[in-house]
Amino acid sequence: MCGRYTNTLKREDLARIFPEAAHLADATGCERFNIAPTQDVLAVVERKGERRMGPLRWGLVPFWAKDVKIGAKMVNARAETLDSKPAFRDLVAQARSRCLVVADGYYEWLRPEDPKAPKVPVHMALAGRRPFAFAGLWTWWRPPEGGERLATCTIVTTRANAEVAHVHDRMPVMLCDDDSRDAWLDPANDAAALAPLLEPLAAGLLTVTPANPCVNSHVNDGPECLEAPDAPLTLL
DNA sequence: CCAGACGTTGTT
DNA sequence: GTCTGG
DNA sequence: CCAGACGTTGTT
DNA sequence: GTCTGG
Repeated sequence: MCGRYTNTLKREDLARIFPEAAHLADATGCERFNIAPTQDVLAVVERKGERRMGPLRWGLVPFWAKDVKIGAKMVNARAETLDSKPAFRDLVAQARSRCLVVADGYYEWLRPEDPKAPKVPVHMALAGRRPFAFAGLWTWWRPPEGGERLATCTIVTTRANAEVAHVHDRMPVMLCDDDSRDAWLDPANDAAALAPLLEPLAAGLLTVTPANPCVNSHVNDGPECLEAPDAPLTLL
């Protein structure tokens, strides 16, 4: 699954892979080492054929929701059931509700055999920690009591590939090249055309490395999150 | 008909 | 809003 | 995902 | 144990 992730590059470095980053109003969502649900994340959406990069709140709040709290449960959306779930079905069908959630890695927590021992965080990334995108869905929500409308998003998950199956049986849908990212946002693509994008990443691309236990707490959001502790990691 | 859910993961 | 369950 | 809270009344 | 908050 995907409940915590990284987007560590500065705006200008990120722009080498995502040109839209060069036009960001501010650096919100960049240089992040511990991105957690309900926070603003950096995403790319397309409207009227033009791509915009900006912040979305992680945890999808459907437009019909009476309470913003539902968003905390809508952090992920299973690819296998996307077309049938009331909260997501209408979104995946419309290109304007699909988005790219910009990232350069994500965390999982390994459970030791001894259930009383602490879980061990690990970080998954491409070679050179190259940035990529999670397949995402987003929508607007207007609080019933009035006030500012809120743009929220969720990250699509799928089966784990062979490489990370020993870590967890699910993984986020990763769009690692321009073609797949273009296809996810393309209004011409229907559910059948999108299906091949929602498969696990090909093996051989992701590296699993130990992360620092300080990542457990979302208040820690610096480079130290990716610095492995000295103790040998027996679970990898 | 109305009421209530609408989500995923991990663990037992 | 829309579907499921009763 | 993990961390942290989890409650009400009455009084200052 | 379970929910909320980040």
